[in-house]
Amino acid sequence: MNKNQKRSECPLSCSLDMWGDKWSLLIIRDMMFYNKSTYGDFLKSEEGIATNILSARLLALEENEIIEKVDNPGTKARVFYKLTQKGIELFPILVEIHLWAEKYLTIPPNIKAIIKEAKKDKEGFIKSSIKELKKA
Amino acid sequence: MNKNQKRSECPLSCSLDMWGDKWSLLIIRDMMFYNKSTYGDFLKSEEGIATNILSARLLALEENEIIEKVDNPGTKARVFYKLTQKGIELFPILVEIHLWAEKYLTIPPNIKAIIKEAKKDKEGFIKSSIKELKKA
DNA sequence: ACCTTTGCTTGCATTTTGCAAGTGCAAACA
DNA sequence: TGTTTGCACTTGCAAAATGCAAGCAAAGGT
Repeated sequence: MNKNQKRSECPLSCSLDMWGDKWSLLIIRDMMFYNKSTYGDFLKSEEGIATNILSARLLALEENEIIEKVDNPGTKARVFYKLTQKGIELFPILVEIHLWAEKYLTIPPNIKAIIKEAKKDKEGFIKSSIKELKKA
Repeated sequence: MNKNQKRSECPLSCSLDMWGDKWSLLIIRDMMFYNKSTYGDFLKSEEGIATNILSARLLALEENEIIEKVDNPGTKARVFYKLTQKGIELFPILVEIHLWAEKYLTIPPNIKAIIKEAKKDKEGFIKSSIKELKKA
């Protein structure tokens, strides 16, 4: 993504300029649904992001204040990435994408279960999930 | 986008494989919000998509059954693109992106008005908008 | 002190995007 | 009935982003 050039004033276009590439939302997914927080965690995801792309995306997301980098010396993994409020509030978008996917794609059973839960009480599910994300 | 290789079974990842690039959602936006339907219409959008990219995206979206191509001989613009049901149902995702953007980006006044309307009664707004899209 | 893990960077090949120009065909015009 | 115009693309080439393999420094563990 081009860091500092937006294509137009359109909110959709600007949003895509920030996180509308092949990888950013997968990193955010990993943080939201799988509690991942380190460089190594993200690398392990089954899609297989390249190391240079990962570091470029983390930097861009940080610059756009969607995630923040937390230095944590004294721990094994000494760098943590966490979602900001701005990042956390992307959650409803990810939920809608999953709901769309559930209609038109074949979904692995474990994920299907979560989507079903989200469908039962969408607003409630989003609210409680966001609350959890804020705590962490 | 790579036409026929998905990176994983994850519904989010598969969705992004279909329409998660810099341009596809803008084309879909043009169809949903601005009633655009021809190659020339899409070209005129302020983001300035290149002709080869546009035709590649239209083809990919068609192959993924998000839009369909309608030949309309006898009219000046003889090729029309229209959203399928699958495409129309991306609408809630675009709405959520706009709601997120409204919180964190500066939005042009005309678009802000629409977002405000969507916020007042989200479910109702989505339902009636989808109904309209199906008619056309 | 040495080895391992973590979080990167670098170099280079491949793929995708961007831009300018050109093509083919149908409709509109003279 | 030419001819011109507009629309929907294609093509060629440059630039940027992505992908892959290797390397590397700093901290932690043993």
